[in-house]
Amino acid sequence: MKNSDKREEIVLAALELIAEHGFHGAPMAMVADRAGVGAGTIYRYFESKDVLIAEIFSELEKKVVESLMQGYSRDGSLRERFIYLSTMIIRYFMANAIHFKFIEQYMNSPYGVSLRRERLLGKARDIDLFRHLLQEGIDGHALKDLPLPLHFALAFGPILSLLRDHILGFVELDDALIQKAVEACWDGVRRQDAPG
Amino acid sequence: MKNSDKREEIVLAALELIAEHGFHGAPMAMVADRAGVGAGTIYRYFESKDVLIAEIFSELEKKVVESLMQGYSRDGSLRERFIYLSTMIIRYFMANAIHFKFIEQYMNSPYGVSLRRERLLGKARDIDLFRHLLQEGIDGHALKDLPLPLHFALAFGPILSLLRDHILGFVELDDALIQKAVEACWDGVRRQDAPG
Amino acid sequence: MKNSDKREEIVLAALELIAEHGFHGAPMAMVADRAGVGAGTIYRYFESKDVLIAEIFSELEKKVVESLMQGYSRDGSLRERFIYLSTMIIRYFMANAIHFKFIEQYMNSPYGVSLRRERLLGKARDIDLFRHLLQEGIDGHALKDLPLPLHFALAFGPILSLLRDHILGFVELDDALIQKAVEACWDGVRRQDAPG
Amino acid sequence: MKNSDKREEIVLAALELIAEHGFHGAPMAMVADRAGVGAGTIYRYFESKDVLIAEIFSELEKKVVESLMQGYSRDGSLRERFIYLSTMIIRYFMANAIHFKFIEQYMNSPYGVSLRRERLLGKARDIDLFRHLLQEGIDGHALKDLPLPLHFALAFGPILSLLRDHILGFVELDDALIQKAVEACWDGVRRQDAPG
DNA sequence: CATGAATGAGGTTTCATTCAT
DNA sequence: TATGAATGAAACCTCATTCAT
Repeated sequence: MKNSDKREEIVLAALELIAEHGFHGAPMAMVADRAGVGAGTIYRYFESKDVLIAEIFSELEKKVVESLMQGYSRDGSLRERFIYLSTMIIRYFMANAIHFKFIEQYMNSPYGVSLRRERLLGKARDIDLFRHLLQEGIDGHALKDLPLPLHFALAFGPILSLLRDHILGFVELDDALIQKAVEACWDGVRRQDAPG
Repeated sequence: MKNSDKREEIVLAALELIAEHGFHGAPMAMVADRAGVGAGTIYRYFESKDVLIAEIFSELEKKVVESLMQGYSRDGSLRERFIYLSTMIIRYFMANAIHFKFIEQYMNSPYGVSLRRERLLGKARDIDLFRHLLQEGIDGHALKDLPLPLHFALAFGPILSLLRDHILGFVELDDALIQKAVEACWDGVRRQDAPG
Repeated sequence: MKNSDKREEIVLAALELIAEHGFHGAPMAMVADRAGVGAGTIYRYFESKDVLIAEIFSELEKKVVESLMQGYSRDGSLRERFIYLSTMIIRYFMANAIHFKFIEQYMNSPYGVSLRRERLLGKARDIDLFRHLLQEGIDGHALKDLPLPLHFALAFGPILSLLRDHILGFVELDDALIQKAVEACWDGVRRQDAPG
Repeated sequence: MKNSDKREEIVLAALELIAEHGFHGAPMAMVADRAGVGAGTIYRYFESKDVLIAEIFSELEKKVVESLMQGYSRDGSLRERFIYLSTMIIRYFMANAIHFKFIEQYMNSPYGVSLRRERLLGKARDIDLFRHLLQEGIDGHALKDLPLPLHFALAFGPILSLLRDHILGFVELDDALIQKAVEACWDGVRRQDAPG
C-alpha cells in the first residue's frame, strides 16, 4: 500500500463509519481496523480524532464545491443559475450519500455548530456561490424582500429534507422529480409578482 | 418529592443536558445530579439510557401535537390552515428551543433514523395533521402535483432551517418575518397557476 | 471494606508502588489491583493520577511535620533544637523508608520541582520549623554568615544522603551513628569560633 | 555526517532532552529528530533506550573524573585537596548543569539505584579519588571517626543540595560563596579538636 | 423504594521498536 | 548503512449499569 493510500484508507474508513454510525459509533480502533492499518498509524496522519474529523469535513467541502463549479456558468439568468446549482447539489449528494450523512453528523456536532456560526455570519468563502446568487437576487428585486438567511432557509431547507428522505428511502428521486422540486424552491424564493 | 415529580425531574434534566451538550455530553451521573436524585434511581423509572431518551422524545412529540391542535380549526381554507400550522410550529419551537435541539439530536442519532423510517413510511400517526393537510391539497389540485414527501420537504425544510438559524442566533425572527417566511413556503408548495 | 478504607488502600498501594518503581512503574491498573479495587474506583477519590500523587505527597508532608512536632520544645538551645530536629527527621524516615522514597520520587518530578520553587522561595509554611531555626541562628550569629539556602544545603544535604545510603543498605545506622552524623552537620553550619 | 558524529549527536540530543524533561519527556522519536537522524538509526548505535541511557551516564561519569583530575595534585594537605576537589565538582556541574540534571534523573531511576548499589559497595572505581581522600583522612585521624559512607554523605550531600538549588535558581553561587560552602563541608567532616 | 459507591469494558492516545526500502 | 512509516501493547480515563445498604 502506498503512503498516501494509507491516509486515504483511513479517511474513507472514518467517513463511512461516522456517516453510518455517528461519531461515537466509530472508535479509532474500528476505523483502523476497517482501514487495514494499525491503531497508532492514524496518529501519524492526524493529530487526534477531532482533527481527523475536521479534515474529512474539509475535504468533502472542497469536493462539493469543485463539483458545483463544474459546468456552472455565470452567464445564465438568475433563475437558470439557481436551478442549476440546486440541481447539482442534489445530484451530487444523491451520488455521494455518505458525504451527505457525514456532513449532517458533523453539522450537528459541536465542531459543526461553531463552524456554521463562523461560516454563515462571517465573510464570504468558497461555498458562497450560492450566497452570492441569492444576494444578487435580493438586490435586483428578483427575489422576495427577505434577509439572506431566510432565503437560505427557503432554498436549502427543502433540499436538505429531500436528500434526507431520499437517502432514507422515503422517496425515489428521478430527474423529473428533482426538476420539479427545484422549481418549487424557486417559487418559494422568487417574487410572486415578477415573471416566473 | 413525589414519585412522579422525580420522574419529571429526571426527564427535564436529561432533556436540558442532551439539548445543550448532545447525548455524550449528558452522562447518567450528571443527569441524576441535576435532577437531584441518585444515579440508580433513574433506572427505577427507565430501563436504560436509550429508553429514557426514547421516552423523552415521545413526550415532546405529544406536547408539540397538543400545542398545534390548540386553536386549530378544520374550517379555514387550505392556505389558512397551512399558514396557521406552520406559524404555530415555528412559534412553538421558538418558545421551546430546548425541545427543538433535543429533537434534532434525536433525529440525527440511530434511534431517530429508524424512528423516522417507521414513522414517515408507516401508518398514520399524530403529527399527521400536517400530512393530511398536504394530502388534501394534493388531491384537490391546490398544491403542486408532487409526491407527499416532496411537499413535506418543501414545507418543513425551510421551517427547520429557519429554526436552526434562529436558535443559533443567525436571524432574529419576529412576527412579520415569520409571516413572510411561512407565506414563502406556501408559494413553494402551491400551484402557481392557481390563485395566491 | 469501609468507604474510607478504600481510599486508604488506594493511597497505600500507590505510595508503595511509586516508592518502589517510580511514577511510571505504577500504572493506575496496577495500583487498583494492589488496592483491591476496580480501576475506575480510584477516580471516585482522585480526579487524576496527578492529583492522586499530589495528595499522597501532601499527606506524607503532614505526617512528617506532625512527627517532628511531637516532643519538640522551643526552649532548648539552638544546638539542642537543631540536633533534636535533625535526629527526628532521620528517625522518622528510617522508620518510614517508603515515605522517603516517595518524596524523593516526587521531588524529582515536574510537580516536585515547581513545588520546591514555591516552597523554598515562598513565604513560610509548616515545614519551616527548620527554616526558622536556621534563620534564628543566622540572625543571632551562632551560625555561619551564609545565605539561608546554603545552611539548608549544609544541614539537609547530609541527612538526605545518609537516608538514601541507609535505605539502600550502604550503612547500618544506629543511634550512636545518627548522633555523630547530626553533630557533624552542626559542625558544618555553626560558627567555628563560637563555643561548640 | 560521519558515523561517530551521528553517535555523538544522538547522545547529545538524548542528554539534553532527558536532563530537561526527564526520561519520559524524551521519546526516541524526539531524540532522533533533535539529533537529525532517523528513528531507526539510534538502534544501530544503541541496543535499546535503556542501553542508550546507561551509555550516556557512563560517558558523563568519565568526563567528570577527567575534569577533576586536571590540576589535582596529590601533594597538598588533606584539607587543601578536599577543598580543591569539592570546589572543582561544584564548578564542573555549574558549568555543565545539564550533566548534573541528567545524573540526578539517572540516579533516581531503577538503573541508577542498582548502579549505586554496585558502585558504592563494590570494588573501587574511578570516582574514588574522593573516596581515597576521605579514607586517608579517616585513617590519619584528621577526619571524624565515622564510617566512610557517612563522610561521603557529609561531604557530598551539601554539594548536591547546593547544586540543585543553584540550578533551580534558589541561590546565586559565586566564588566566595562556593569557598565558604566548601569550607563548611570541611568543618563537617574534620575532627573539631584538630587544627582547622 | 432510593441511593451512590463500585465496577470494568471500552475509548483515545503514546511510544519503543521493527523492517521494507 | 540509514531511514522513518508502521505497529500494537499499554497508558490514562469515562460512564452505563448494578447492588449492598
